[in-house]
Amino acid sequence: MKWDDLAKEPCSVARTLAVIGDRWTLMILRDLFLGVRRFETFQNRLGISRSIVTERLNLLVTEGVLERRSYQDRPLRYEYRLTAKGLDLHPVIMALVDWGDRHYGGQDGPPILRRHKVCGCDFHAVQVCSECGEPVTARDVEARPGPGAALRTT
Amino acid sequence: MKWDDLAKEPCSVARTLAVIGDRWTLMILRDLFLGVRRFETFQNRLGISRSIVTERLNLLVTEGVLERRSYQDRPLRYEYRLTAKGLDLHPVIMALVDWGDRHYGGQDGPPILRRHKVCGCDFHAVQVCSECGEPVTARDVEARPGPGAALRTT
DNA sequence: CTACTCCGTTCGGTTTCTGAACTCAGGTTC
DNA sequence: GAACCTGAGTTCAGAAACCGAACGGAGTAG
Repeated sequence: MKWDDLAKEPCSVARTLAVIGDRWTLMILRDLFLGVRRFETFQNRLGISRSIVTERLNLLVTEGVLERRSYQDRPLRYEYRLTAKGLDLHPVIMALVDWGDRHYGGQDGPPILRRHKVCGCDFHAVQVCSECGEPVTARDVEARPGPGAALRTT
Repeated sequence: MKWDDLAKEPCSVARTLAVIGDRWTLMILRDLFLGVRRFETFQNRLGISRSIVTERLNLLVTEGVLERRSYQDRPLRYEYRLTAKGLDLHPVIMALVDWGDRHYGGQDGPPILRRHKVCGCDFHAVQVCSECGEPVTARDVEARPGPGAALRTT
């Protein structure tokens, strides 16, 4: 399978990864959630090729994850902001953070603390069932083909 | 920045991606959570180069995400199973599923349904605060350097 | 007039990935 | 007992992706 074919797979993981599963795209999203908005800043923070930054940002814009809007004229400059669809990716980033904190945190503790403004506490993300509200672990889940499945149960 | 340098970054997203952030590794993990365990099955389902399957599985084993164990002698054959550390990645996959279901599900609905064995309902994953139990969205979170941070607040 | 900033594009060389064939060890068919 | 199959890889030439570095354009600062 080629990378481009992922989008056509009858699997939500594959379709998601077709958009954000690139090596650097998730790092760009991390920065976006930390408030970074400008081309130059992405490039400096990540230290990757400018052409890659261009390409990734463009893809995210065409997929509707980001919005490119000008923040000044003369000279015309653009910034990249998460759309509502982009903000929906927050749980993905938080899940990555959580695993990193847990397994690669070192003895000093996590490199970044996150405070939940609603309750005011430092927190980590927990995944719960939308129906009963209880925590979900891998063993609690049973998968089966759904209405959008193709013939092959991929 | 090179890909290999990610592991040294004082950022849990970067450290996590250094292990699982590869193009195909997350697809392999998807299959693992669906119960796939054998080399041949990964290769057939993904249709990618066998050398890549080898390389990715080996990395996951050395990182302690997978365990390689023989399931028969004569001829000796191995299977790959998620360790406890690997099972901890479940929220990452579920977060990807959730975004895919929501934004690329099509009109038919999700390609795969997941039932929560604890309550018996079809569900989707919701992220809540570990302290107050309320749902967490991007806007509710305030990040600041933590104890494990280096000087540069990356 | 020169230097600087921001947001890109272009290009040559290097790294990575692909597809297909090959290996190896034992099993099955006839 | 020869021919073929299976599972788990390894090898390698060619294609694709990625990198660093340079360049461009449009304005600003001194």
